[in-house]
Amino acid sequence: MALALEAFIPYKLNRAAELVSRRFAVIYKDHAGLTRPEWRTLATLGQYGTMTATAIGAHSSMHKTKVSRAVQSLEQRNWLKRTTDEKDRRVEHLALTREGERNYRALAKLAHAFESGLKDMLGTRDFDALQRGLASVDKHLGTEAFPPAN
Amino acid sequence: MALALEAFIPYKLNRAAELVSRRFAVIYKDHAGLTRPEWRTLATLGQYGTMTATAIGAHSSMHKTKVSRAVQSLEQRNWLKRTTDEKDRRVEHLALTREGERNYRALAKLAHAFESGLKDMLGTRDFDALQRGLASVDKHLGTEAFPPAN
DNA sequence: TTTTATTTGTTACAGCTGTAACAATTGAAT
DNA sequence: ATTCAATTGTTACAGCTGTAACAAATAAAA
Repeated sequence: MALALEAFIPYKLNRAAELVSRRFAVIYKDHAGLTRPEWRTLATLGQYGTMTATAIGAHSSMHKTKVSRAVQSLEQRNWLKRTTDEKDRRVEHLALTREGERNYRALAKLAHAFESGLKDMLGTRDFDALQRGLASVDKHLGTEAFPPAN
Repeated sequence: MALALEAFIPYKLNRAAELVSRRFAVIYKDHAGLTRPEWRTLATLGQYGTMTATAIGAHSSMHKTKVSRAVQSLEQRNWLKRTTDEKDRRVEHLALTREGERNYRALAKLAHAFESGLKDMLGTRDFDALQRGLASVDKHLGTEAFPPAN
């Protein structure tokens, strides 16, 4: 029994994700010179304020080495500053600088515009269907740790 | 205005794709020792019979270097054989060997089982919603060449 | 015919990624 | 108190990826 790759869910899901990512990457990559891990780190800190690297990884579904490298890069841009915890000196508290926050707000605005444009393209019905489907995948497959336990 | 990353479509789409891919990768990676490009190449040839490398890339949304390397690897396993076209000697016709076909059928069966299991997990309504949403993304964003023109 | 452009596929190179090992620190166990 | 385990974050290494340059063949243009 043959398999139709173009109708196979893992393939379609990856393709859709790549199509959307490629469009959105124009905003943070071409426009602001960020990688995807850097963008996610910026977005997480912009949303939550001060956090640790481990917490960023947990919230943004990124491997700790990705977070580590993204933090380094954002620090060099002076978009982020580290503060070692007084009581537990393994921990570093990370927060955006004023410049980091300014850039975050600009990118967040573009992100909202992007999502709004996507919703217009797909139409409300299809967009809602997509939301529902993705939420279901996350609910049923996303319970364990992400990324897979070390 | 803050942005909720965990509610942002490009993020959710990528996360869902990774969750599903990671599960399915167990089948072709851990079970058969294939990379994703190799699996896609095998699946495309299994579905269509003889094809050229360019056609495989177009149908499976893969960059030509990925296809080139996957073909090399499958050839070394003796899962695939090349035949240079007589009339246009730039072109190579690729086809699975008997061993390649045997492995394709085994993996296609597991793939069907995987999709069926996924449908059971999500439930028909959510599964259909996902299908609808993904089809819409492909319809509205997937018209241009993939990957982006050389 | 000769020159130029296009197509098909491969490869060198540089960049990104996760695994595994690691240093440093803290917590638990004995 | 000492030993062992767990946590936090970094880094060396090997593998995968796309870009760009390339060789070979064919098609188009002159």
